[in-house]
Amino acid sequence: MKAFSAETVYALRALLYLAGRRDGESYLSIRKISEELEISFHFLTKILQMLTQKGILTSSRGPAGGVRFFRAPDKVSVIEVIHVFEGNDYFTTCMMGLPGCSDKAPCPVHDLWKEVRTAMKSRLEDVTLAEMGTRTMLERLRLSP
Amino acid sequence: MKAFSAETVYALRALLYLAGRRDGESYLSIRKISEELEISFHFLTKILQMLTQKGILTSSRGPAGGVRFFRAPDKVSVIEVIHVFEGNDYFTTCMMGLPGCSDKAPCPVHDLWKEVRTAMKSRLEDVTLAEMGTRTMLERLRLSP
DNA sequence: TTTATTTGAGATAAATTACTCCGAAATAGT
DNA sequence: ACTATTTCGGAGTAATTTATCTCAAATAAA
Repeated sequence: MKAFSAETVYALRALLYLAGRRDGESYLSIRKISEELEISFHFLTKILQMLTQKGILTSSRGPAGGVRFFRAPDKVSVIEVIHVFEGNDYFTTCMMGLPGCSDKAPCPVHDLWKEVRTAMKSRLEDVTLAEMGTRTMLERLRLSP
Repeated sequence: MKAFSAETVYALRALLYLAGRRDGESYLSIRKISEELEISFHFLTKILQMLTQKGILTSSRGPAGGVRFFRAPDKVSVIEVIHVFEGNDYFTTCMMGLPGCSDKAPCPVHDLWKEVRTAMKSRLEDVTLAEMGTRTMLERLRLSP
């Protein structure tokens, strides 16, 4: 079950890593994050650039530069990150890809699929990066292979 | 939310179309199915060949040939079709793609994700192609754009 | 002011997925 | 036997996703 693209997954891993740090004020270099999480530096750079453009991170160039949260991580839900890379209609699309599939003109799995994605969305939309980040740190949950 | 590959989706649509027919005994040509569902003929051919190899369909060449169910459609669950094209570990893989992610060495979304995919699996494993096919026919649910 | 370091941005390449094409093999009907 | 039709099987192409490379722009520190 590959529900998310590599971009989304790498973004979440990087953000949870950032959110789990003690010092949230200072910039952390993308190089460092990429090494820590074993993600391609250049690819991760593109992804974090996107998060900067979307107002989730802010960045600084030059020595001692890097990225940090723009908004506090307790103001960013996991859902928001998903929407950045998967699009805003992620939790409303038809499983069969039929255009115009809706309650009025449903496909055979419409109701079932609606339940599944609604449950998933409601589970993801209240949990913030801060909550998940601190839990990740405290329980030493895995972020890399 | 693109949970399944094009192959899986096309397979399901074709199977539900077959399962919704009155006459389940006769062969139906792939050409006919592809036109009815507006799916590429050659691509659908490959997909239905796979279902034939996996013992879900059986086929006949030549004039009046085509495909039909090998096992009765009330003996085939939707889950089985998904496993053919997505692999058998579809409902057990880590959302973050971390190798070895498990209850013992969990990633940050392990528990949440486990719930989601387990709920999804249990919803899909009892529903058969027959049930869904007849419902599709009776309620005139959509199978094509 | 120079240098080393770091993100920004866009081109390019590799890998995967989606789709197409072609000829061979089978088979029903004439 | 011949012909038209249909699946089979494999190779080839296109599109998308994932990853890499290069250089410019910014900036902190010497």
